Amino acid sequence: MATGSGSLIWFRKGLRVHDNPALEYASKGSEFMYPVFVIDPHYMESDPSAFSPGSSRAGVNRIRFLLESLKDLDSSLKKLGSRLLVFKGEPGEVLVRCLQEWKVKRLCFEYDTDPYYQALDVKVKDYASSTGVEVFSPVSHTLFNPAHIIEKNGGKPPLSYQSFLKVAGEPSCAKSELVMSYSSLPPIGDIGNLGISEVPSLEELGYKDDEQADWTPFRGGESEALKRLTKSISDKAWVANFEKPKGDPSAFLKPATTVMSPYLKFGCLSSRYFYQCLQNIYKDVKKHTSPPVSLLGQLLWREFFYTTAFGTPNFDKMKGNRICKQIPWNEDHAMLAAWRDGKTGYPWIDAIMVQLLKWGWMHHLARHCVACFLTRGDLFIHWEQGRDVFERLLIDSDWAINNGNWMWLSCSSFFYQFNRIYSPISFGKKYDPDGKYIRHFLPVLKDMPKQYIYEPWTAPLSVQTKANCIVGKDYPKPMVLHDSASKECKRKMGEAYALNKKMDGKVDEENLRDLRRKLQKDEHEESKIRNQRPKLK
DNA sequence: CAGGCGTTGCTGGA
DNA sequence: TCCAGCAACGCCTG
Repeated sequence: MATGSGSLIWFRKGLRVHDNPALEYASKGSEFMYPVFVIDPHYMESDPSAFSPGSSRAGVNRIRFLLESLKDLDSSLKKLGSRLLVFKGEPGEVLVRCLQEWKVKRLCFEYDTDPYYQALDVKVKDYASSTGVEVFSPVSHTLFNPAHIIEKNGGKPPLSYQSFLKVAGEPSCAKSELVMSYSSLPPIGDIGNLGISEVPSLEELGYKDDEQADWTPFRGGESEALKRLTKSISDKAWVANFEKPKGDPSAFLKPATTVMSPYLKFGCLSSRYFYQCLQNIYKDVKKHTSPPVSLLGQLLWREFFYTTAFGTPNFDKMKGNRICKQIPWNEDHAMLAAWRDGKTGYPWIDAIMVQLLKWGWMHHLARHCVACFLTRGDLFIHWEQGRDVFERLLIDSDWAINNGNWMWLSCSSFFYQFNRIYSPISFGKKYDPDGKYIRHFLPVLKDMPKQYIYEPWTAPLSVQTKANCIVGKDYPKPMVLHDSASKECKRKMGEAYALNKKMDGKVDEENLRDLRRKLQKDEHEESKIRNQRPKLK
């Protein structure tokens, strides 16, 4: 039986002191408070067999971002008379052991809609309740409770942004006061026989020095988040005029967006506090942009995807996903690897992928370009495989948002105009005609004259020689011809859509296999005709 | 069941 | 910088 007067606050996301209802409840009326973070070795420890430095699940950039966030949280807690207790192990088992060892009356942790936590939390909650421990698990990662919106919408999540806005209305934080700070927190209680540690370093998790050099410029933590937020919104005119689609995806020294996403992902920044800051600015200016394109609109897109993801079984898969078009994507590991490693031969695409590898972040529109290229635009490879690469490498990778956007970009759900394809040549050129972005992330092309920088294979050999970059040797030849590849993709998408329509959403594996066979046959016929053409002429 | 609409396409022209 | 023309999808609303 739980007889103690202590509380356990379990940090997972929500790595912050400000606006943290679980922390607030845990600290209230408790003699002792145990702030716990559990390091899951699968997620955190080095795995040398992975294709990029990192664990088996996450790239080293995100792991470092998380460690920095934990250090910052620990230091904030220490200033308030507490500290972070760090454990290593399977989180569910560790939590049960903590509950057994410490006689706490309350277990507090932020509610999480991700499937991983849904499964984990049930186990921990059940154990706690069965031993008489009060469980407090508030919704504070998002502005809305996704379950409430789904209920209001008749049991299914709204599938368009506009209908989402209508159902959602105003979030409760629009009118409520947030607890932003404390004068002190309860001290930690007796630890008993449990082995705790400080927040580990990357070295302590098995990472070598050479896996850490020249990586992301974004530092983790609540302090960093609040600093960044203050700086981002200090220019009220910039906030008021923010229009997402007009941002420059090639800006990297000073990104065109706020780069608050990794802080929102880990909960270093409260979305509700962000919301209130934006509303205060909108009140002060004469006119401002509106959702979906405004800064507030971006926060609401996050809510939109959290809600659709929570209310859609198998949201992260094509099969068994009610809202996902069934499309006969190709399996091609070599092509996937070339895309992943920034070796497609299209500098704009490759530079974006290198920025992802090095920084773990790139502009939203840059993500669109590479996602479109991999799936419906050029390579016709499954969105789930691109999703996996993003999920590993992005410092802001968020289960609901990442899956939602991959379905969006691959025209599998939410967005269906598959004739609109991003050009891997002209899209970047619009913003960055000199190719500064390409030169920075692909130094091999740094001396290529600007008229060839987006299509280096068109440069005369003398120019390539002078630029110290021979295409086919120093930099790859384009893996596909965009004009014919995109045309082919459009045709396949058209056929796949027709099949989905015909089957009224009940496409099975056999239907897909048949269509795949038909598409391959058509492609074969066409290439035969293409090959004959020179002879005819 | 038709018509309007949808955060972010492309090219080419003014 | 903005527009037409291109080709043309499904979802939502009335």
